[in-house]
Amino acid sequence: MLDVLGNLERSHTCGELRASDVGSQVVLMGWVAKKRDFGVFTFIDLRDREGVTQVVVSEETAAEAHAKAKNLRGEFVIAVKGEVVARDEGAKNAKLSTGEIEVKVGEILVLNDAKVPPFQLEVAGSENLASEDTRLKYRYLDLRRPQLQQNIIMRAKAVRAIREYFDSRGFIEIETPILLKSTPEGARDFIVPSRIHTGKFFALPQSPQILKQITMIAGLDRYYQIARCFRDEDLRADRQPEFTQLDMEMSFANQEMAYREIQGMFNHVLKLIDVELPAVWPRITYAEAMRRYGSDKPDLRFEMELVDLSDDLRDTDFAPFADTLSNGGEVKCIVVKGKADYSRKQTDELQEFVKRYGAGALAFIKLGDETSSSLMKVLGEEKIAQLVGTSGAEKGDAVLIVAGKKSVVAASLGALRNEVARREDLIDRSKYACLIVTEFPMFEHDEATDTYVAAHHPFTSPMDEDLEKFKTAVNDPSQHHLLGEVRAKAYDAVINGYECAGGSIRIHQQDIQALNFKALGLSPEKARERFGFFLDALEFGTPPHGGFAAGIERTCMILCGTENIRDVMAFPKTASAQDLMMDSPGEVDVSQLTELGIQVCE
RNA sequence: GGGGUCGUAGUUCAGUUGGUUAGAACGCCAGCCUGUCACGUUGGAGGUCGCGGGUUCGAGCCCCGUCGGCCCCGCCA
Repeated sequence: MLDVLGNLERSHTCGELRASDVGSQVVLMGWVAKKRDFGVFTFIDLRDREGVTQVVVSEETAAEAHAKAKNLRGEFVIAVKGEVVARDEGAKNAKLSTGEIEVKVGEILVLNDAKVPPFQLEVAGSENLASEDTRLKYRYLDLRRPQLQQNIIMRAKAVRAIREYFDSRGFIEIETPILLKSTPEGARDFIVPSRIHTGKFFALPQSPQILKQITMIAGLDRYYQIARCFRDEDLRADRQPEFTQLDMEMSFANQEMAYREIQGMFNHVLKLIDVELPAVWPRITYAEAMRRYGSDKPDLRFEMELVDLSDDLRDTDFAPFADTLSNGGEVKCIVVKGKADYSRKQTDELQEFVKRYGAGALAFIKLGDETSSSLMKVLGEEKIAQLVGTSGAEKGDAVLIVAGKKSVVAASLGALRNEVARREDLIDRSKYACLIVTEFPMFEHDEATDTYVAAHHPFTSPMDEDLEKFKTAVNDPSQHHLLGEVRAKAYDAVINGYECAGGSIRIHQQDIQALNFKALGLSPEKARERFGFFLDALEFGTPPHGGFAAGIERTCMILCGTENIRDVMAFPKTASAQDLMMDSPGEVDVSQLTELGIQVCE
């Protein structure tokens, strides 16, 4: 039999009461987290968003409430009226913020009962949680876990801090439409059929890129938005089909101004976890990042830089190295401190790891009591010693070597660097290493089609220094390959190896925009068809402008110290892009499809 | 699209070389207990070994297929 709430209001939350409240009459409401029954009295851990308070019900002083307490089960919703009493010295619980006190209950109202949860919210050992699919199906129960609640609260604080920052800097929050027009470049669009215009479709924004640029053309000067974005691509531990980004754009901007806002925003947000980032972040060019770390988003919480061994190996006739070097490839290594004792099994595992990135093999040199190497037979002791010297490795270290195309060496050793750091626990979790990566390439070469595609997006401005090269490459077909050397006014912000933000200074001149479309192999007709409205807008006095977008989830992952994006979203989807709680996506009525003029074929 | 890994009680897991009645912990149910907070204690219930097929005298275990979770590569202007 349930009780009614009536006019009763709670006086405190379950995380609020302290020793100073002893003697007060209070009303608490929450969920039964735990019950410990001692016959003549019963302890209940009462939980709400703010914490847990122990309440005690005694048969002697509150017979009716005690009888009710007998029938309480986990996750029942109750209200208790009672007095705050101090706990005896030995009975205090240092693990609870409310552990100095307990509430001596006079009356209990059972506001609702609950089925036995399909999994335990709190498990001893805490990492023995139920499997993720079970928890996702019952997301509302999983969200009752204090850890997840803290993450969701932290996310709200982060978004508030972002708004504080941009409001204080004269930016205007502007909402852009969710129903847009599909542009076939880039990620796959989520498509929304139009009933009124049968056979036509909206697309959900992958980002509000063009619209925010148009707010600059409109003279709004400084824009920001907490923007939901949608990309119909496969998921990852840090990627969901819908996600949120802080999107910002400003007029009359150069790179320095953009860096200032990136730094200012993140520095303000990281204060939420008492982390002080430098006022001016370290900077590195894309080329240098790739050379030293094999990644455009290096984790700088640890060293282990890549070392180039190519020059030492130009005189070798060992085919895997000789062929690689004569074909423009390279041989590089990382040095793992103190890991000369890597076993065959471990180096095999690491070799399997780098093969995923296209590496043919992983060679090693182990500087144990004796030097051993997978290359000893083919290169000889002298050459091995030379490589060790170049690598900077010392006795006790392991040298891990990959040869191949530059892109493969970077990808595999860059990933291996992270993997080894993770395995060997080289990462100081209390550190926050931030970085701005500059001078991204303007284009990426697509080997399959021998074409160049925009590395960032087609409105990114080339660097002034590379403008002549850009013009030459576009206008002289024989110089087309120079496109690969053109750098863009594009930049990323990286914290702890996560790409947290990315942006660029945009093209505001029509002639350069036209050149860029030509470089991308987009005819004027095609460009007009896809971006006509935007090209029109560019002709009406576009100010120089630029900006960036920051991933809210990735930022929150750093704030919350988690490596899983689902930990910072209230209602995430699985790796196969389904929502297990509502079982979406789902089928729709035939009548709905008919109305839209849509037929599903096999 | 490809690869790896996992799937056994409500949950987390163990399960030997293919061999009797598939186990443990937590949770759940019933009782006892005056200070617990991972309460203790006594007893109890609870299984389509993801699903389908095959091999075998016999399959949780071997083989094939399939579904699902997680991770990775491709993909993500």
